[in-house]
Amino acid sequence: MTIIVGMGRWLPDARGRLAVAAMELYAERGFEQTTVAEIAARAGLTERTFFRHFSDKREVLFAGGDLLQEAIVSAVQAAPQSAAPIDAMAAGLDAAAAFLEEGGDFPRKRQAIISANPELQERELIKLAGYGVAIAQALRERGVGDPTASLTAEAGIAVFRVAFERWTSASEPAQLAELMHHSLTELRAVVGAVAA
Amino acid sequence: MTIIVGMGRWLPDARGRLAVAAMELYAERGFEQTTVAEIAARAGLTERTFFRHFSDKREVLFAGGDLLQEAIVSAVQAAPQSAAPIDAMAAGLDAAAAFLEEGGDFPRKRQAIISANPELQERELIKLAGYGVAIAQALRERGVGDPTASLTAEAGIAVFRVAFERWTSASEPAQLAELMHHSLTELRAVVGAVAA
DNA sequence: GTCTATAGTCCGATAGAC
DNA sequence: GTCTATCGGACTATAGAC
Repeated sequence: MTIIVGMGRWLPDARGRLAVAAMELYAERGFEQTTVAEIAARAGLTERTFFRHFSDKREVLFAGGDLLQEAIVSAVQAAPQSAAPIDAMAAGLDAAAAFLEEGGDFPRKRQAIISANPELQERELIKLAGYGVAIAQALRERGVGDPTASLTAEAGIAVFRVAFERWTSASEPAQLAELMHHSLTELRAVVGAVAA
Repeated sequence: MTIIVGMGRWLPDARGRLAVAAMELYAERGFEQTTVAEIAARAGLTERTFFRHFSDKREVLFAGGDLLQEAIVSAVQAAPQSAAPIDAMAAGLDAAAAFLEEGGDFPRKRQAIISANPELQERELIKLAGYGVAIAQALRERGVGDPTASLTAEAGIAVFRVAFERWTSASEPAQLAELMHHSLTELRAVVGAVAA
């Protein structure tokens, strides 16, 4: 579990206990059917404490999401200056794949909960939109102009979405990095890309 | 379109009055700072009636959004069978541009309200994601396989997002259709600008 | 840690239109 | 009588205020 990995895995603090309790309850009975009071009770804490750690009921599932964004943006920034925007973006996608594949079962379990609830999907989408903004900014800092930066970032997010969806819904475990590469290759084919 | 046969007990078009009142109040004082009770009061109705017409406080801004999706999907379906997936998608984008440009000031005013509030942005994003799903389905019905259908749809949405953002934030009125074409051309250049 | 405003749901009542 | 649109009030949970 990503959340626990970031905190040390033997004695979870209040925040970690709340996150674990929430994941369990959301998986057991669904997001809507779980109250904050129940999560707090399972973690041996009060409702008030939950809201001190997480701004709302959904945030507990997304709290570690900044790490993925950081991984992607860092990879984009670290790409050789000679790399074309799409290549820097591809490096970011590789970093995303590596990050998610390190998470074991957690990303898939988390996604199953999110897929089962529209409110959570909304949060997921705005998180991805935020990645797009951050990636576009990183590209601009590399000297890429607009709208190229925005479009590269949006295209990258599209590739990510399609690959990630296939990864989480696959019955047999697939390599996310490979799915990303296939997805990007397929994007080139569909838009009828012309060499610049 | 409601046909009024005679003088009813109530003023006509409760739904329309609620929508107008909501738009005004959201623009005047912001979405968060507006209560459903205030919207209902301005429309001469009660809170309860608001929720009969709109499932939640945000929905009042998005009811009617199905028309845009229909316009896009219809155009994708109507594209000649010989058209490549990306060309069918481009026809859908043209239809979207035509639809939105017919709306006068409304789409821009609506977008200004949405841009000012994260909750509304979430709803906007899930609406766009829904367009993507519907477009991908329309492409599959044309015989396009997966993941090509999904990728074409996602790429189309990316083009739409970038063009629409430029359209709404432009100080001088621009042609949305042109921005869409420019955006798609740019996407081609971006993903093709690499030796694969 | 307590208090409160607001969103959103549920059940029922009521007043017309057909 | 049936259908539809409104209103009334009580209720829960979230989330923020004090």
